[in-house]
Amino acid sequence: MLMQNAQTLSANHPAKPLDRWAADPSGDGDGTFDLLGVRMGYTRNAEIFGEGEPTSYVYKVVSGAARTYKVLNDGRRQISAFYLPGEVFGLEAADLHHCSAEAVTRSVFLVVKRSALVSLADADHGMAHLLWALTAHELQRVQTHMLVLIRSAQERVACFLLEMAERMGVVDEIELPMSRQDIADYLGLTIETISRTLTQLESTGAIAVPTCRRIVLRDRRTLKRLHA
Amino acid sequence: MLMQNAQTLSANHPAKPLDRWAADPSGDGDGTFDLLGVRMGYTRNAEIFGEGEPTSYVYKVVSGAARTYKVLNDGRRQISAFYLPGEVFGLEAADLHHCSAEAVTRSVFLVVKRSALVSLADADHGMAHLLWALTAHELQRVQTHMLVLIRSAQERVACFLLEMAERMGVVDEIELPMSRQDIADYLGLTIETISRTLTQLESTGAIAVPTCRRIVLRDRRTLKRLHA
DNA sequence: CGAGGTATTGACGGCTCTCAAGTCTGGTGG
DNA sequence: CCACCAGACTTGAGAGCCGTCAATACCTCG
Repeated sequence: MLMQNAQTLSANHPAKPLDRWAADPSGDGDGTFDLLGVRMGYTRNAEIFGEGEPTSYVYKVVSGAARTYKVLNDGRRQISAFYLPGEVFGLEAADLHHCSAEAVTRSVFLVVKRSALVSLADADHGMAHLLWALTAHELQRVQTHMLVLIRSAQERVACFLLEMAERMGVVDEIELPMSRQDIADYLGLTIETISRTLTQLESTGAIAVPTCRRIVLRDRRTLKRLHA
Repeated sequence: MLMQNAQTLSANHPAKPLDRWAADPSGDGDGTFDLLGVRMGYTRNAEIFGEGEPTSYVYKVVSGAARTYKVLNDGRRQISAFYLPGEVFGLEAADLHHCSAEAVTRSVFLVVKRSALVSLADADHGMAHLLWALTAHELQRVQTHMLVLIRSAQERVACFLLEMAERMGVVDEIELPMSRQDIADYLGLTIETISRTLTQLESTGAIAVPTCRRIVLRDRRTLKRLHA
């Protein structure tokens, strides 16, 4: 199941960029998972796991980015979260995933067997608490995101840009890994509204958009005023 | 801190209804917490805990209902969740609450010391897994709720009614413990839109509204068609 | 019976979606 | 090196849904 969607690094990329990616430290806060898993490469938009599939693996972003999402019966997609280098996703207490996950761009993830973590947790309070804390942190993030979804388009986009800048650890210029459609599905808006809002923020001098994936935060004060 | 907002049952209610409430089995699925805590009564809109306060206690609804919420800087309130009899809230892995909680109506909650649960978890894998599972379940609920927030007003209200009916374990008639303002803040709408949408659903025969807190689900098929 | 909070209803405006056309960009092949 | 193409992004016009403001009705409690 996993192997259908993922390709090994060697099959996917020439050796040179692979080594560079694998060596990427990528903000490893807690290295708890690092010795337990293997690195795997994914192409853009590759499925990582699907809703309803067994929660056999836990993932940590080495490079690139991932998105988890749910789809409504009418086809609309709500992206629950983006995951950037160093962040963990796919961890659930239940046996089945209740979200789907895909690679946003060509990415490398550290893949860890969930059963290994659960076994460790039975012997080690620290690991048990870590699993709980990771899920709790996820809950907190989603609850904060709910607050964003009830606001105006301008506020949602401003919140998104500030969130990305903070999580990517940069001061004023961000390189977005995701498309306008991804942003729209994350913020509960349409791509047209995303585009128009970015143009609007640019015309007021709050940001600059040198290329469509590259955004400069010019006036953080204005953006923060739109933030919670 | 806790005692400021909560009143003991005897101080709050005459003895007769108190005893009845305390004896209420209230759909106790897992009675794990029941022997560890004490019952406490809360008046309508009483604060249970505030954002940023220590997570000293975990709560289980015996009767009544609770809401957890966050407030934006502009004063808007987003209700994260409602908790009905038998459900647990206030459990966090972190040391501080990141939500506030209030009693929706006059309620009785079972109050358990969080430290007792955490201590138990250190010795008992089952308890550790229960705490994790409760938080994971909460996460799942919030993620599902996010899907609701991106839909039309009619769909949001239909989802809300079906959710309440299911959780209250009733077939076709629900007694809402919360006001229109609560529903609005839960669904990201205004009270006027809630009111209009209910009227609209009533005029199409999907529901009936004998009193403003009492709603009869007449045509579940129509409501389900609006559901995810 | 009166009062205050809660809920409903109406009119209007604005924000965002929809549909459609146009523009840019990155990759491919001549 | 340039032309071309497909996909992504931007921009515009119009419509619809929901929020805002305001007035009215209802309901509970004193």
